[in-house]
Amino acid sequence: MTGRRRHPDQATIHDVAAAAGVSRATAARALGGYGRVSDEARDRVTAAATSLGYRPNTLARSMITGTTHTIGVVVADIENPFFARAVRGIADAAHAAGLEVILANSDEDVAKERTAVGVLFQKRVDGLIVAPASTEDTSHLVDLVERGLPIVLLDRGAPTVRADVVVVDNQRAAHGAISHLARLGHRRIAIIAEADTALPAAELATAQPGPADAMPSRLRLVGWAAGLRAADLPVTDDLIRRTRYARAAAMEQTVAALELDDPATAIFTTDSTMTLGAVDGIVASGRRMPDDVSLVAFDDLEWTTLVQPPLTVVAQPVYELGATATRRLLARLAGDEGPPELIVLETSFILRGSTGRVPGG
Amino acid sequence: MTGRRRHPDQATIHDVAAAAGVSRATAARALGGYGRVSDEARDRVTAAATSLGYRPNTLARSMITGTTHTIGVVVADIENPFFARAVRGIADAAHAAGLEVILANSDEDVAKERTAVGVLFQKRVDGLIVAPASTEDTSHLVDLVERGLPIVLLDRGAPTVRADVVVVDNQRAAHGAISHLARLGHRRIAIIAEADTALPAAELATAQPGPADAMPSRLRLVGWAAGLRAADLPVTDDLIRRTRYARAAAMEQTVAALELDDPATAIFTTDSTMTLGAVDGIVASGRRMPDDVSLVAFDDLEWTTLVQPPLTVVAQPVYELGATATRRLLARLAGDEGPPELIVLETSFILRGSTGRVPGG
DNA sequence: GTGAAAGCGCTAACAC
DNA sequence: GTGTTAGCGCTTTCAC
Repeated sequence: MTGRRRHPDQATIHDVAAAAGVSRATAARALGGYGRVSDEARDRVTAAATSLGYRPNTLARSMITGTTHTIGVVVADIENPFFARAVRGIADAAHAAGLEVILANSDEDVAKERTAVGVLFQKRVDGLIVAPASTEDTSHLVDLVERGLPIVLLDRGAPTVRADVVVVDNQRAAHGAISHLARLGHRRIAIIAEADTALPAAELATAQPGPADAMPSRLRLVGWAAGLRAADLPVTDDLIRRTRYARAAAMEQTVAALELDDPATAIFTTDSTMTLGAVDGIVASGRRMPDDVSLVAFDDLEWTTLVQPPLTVVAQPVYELGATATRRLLARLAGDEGPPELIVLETSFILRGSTGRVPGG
Repeated sequence: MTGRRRHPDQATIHDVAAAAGVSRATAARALGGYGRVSDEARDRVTAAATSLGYRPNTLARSMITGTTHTIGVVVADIENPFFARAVRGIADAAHAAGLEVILANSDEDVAKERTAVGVLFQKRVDGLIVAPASTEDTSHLVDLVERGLPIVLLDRGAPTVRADVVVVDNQRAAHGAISHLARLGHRRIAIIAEADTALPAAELATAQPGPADAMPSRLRLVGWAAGLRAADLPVTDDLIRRTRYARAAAMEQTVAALELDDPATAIFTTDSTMTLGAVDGIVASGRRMPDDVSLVAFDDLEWTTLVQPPLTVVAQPVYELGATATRRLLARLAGDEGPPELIVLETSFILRGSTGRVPGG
């Protein structure tokens, strides 16, 4: 009586072996497809397994082989369309390789992330894909890497962690978007940016982070500033509209940008939640795109072509981000011992109806 | 030399016990917080565990306790906002109870679902939450239930499976939406419905499935027909616009509905992908909401308030659907042996700008 | 080709 | 209180 087992009366390899009249070792060999087994024994074993409804206990197998065929995935929020799609990319690539995916949300909270990766490690996952909540507070990740657990960082890098990183070049993508607006004659281009990662204009003048050195929202802000500078436009604090990570707050900041003494004629958003608020703000202010104000949005979600006019966007290869991270992890699991790789996927600029020449330009 | 272990040199409870100068049992007791251990021994053990960076191997623990503190979740597609939010509800409720979540996508394909639940079972998950791809082809689920694995069905029922079910009353919700349109004077209300689950008008006359007897899209179609009948409006095949599950196809069918000899004056969509296509179709046909055509959409996503006018919708408590399913599963894990429960959560009808009186009415 | 035996890391009786 | 012992279900030498 071993107590309350979850799976009672479950046939084990012992039962199969007995039914087939062979030893456990032979049964295991036949079922596992390794070693040498006579055809006759194999047939008897498989027949017995089928009739008993035998399902191997992968826990026991993992205890011995040391591999669970399971990876842990820690993202900020699976409800965020970006992460939902990235996770789909991860899951597809993982399943194709026979791996399962354990999912955890961090809500961009390092403490939650720390707990999650700890639990995942104790479950002996083969590897981890993490969108780190912080690029600096990463001791828990460093610890696991030192323990030999393969980790791939997704969407953001963390210079202190010796791990592969799969990102896009957020800075360059933002720069490109701003250049486009500048070419259309815009001189007052506001950015709707998360307060958490936003830097004041003065500090943006010199910042030159690499694509894996900071959070995406910050890199987009840096790229925005670089784009303005490249067009000889002033980078001023009144154009940096800091907001909570919330649609309503983004709307307020958009309205504020449009009502400056020297109003913004174009808006750049750093993510889809900000975009929702920006469109709200443009509508609320009675302005029309692209005649009164231009908008370039980061991330190409389905609804960006639903609003009128459809939105000009910076699109990321989100699914590929997840799939690529998984393939990198698979390579590590297969024994790749090379130095950490930084993989930067290409974004694309999709010109649609929300951008036009500066009013009166 | 046990071969290529994934977690080499990992301290075990044996190492901790040795370092603390106690037996493995005492170390386990101290660390596991069960049984009786002297304060002094406990201190020595915890100190040793910390200095060795000991992390229990939950695989080994699970082998004995028979519980993995892990649940499997099988949904159609994590990228679908509905499932993304439901999974967030599941994950939150699960983590709060100390359970991890293994995620799998079925793409509404029974074969994939069968494989997924099989793997999950072999991983010895404590329970399963499944949005079944079919309400009838469920032998793999029945098999697992008979093996004693607790399963909760999400979003759709399956009469053949003795499992708890958590759904909304899709039929009633659709009926209510149609009644609203009928009260506004609409007599020609088309439905944009997935071909897979759509029934011809003749069969809809008598269908009376319960809320867990069919797929949501079918139940919404049945509700649409019931709503028409209740308003003494004819249920005709030309109003049932069958489409692939794709935005572009939904757009075509919407345009077709608006260009009938006796055109539809109102459109009802059965899900957010259909809604995207319907709005596309309305825009493409040059009609305006609500003056030329009314639209009621199923599912309240963020962007439904972004389009102009904002959309009148049937909203489901998606997060709660997931959280409730998880709580039901937790109850089963805690020993609840009661008969299967059918839990029906309330939808809400949110009146916004896309619905108005019938043109010329 | 097959069986016996050892053991993965842990918990759970059972003695003492 | 603590240690000893016996496994959980499986894979893997090592003989034969």
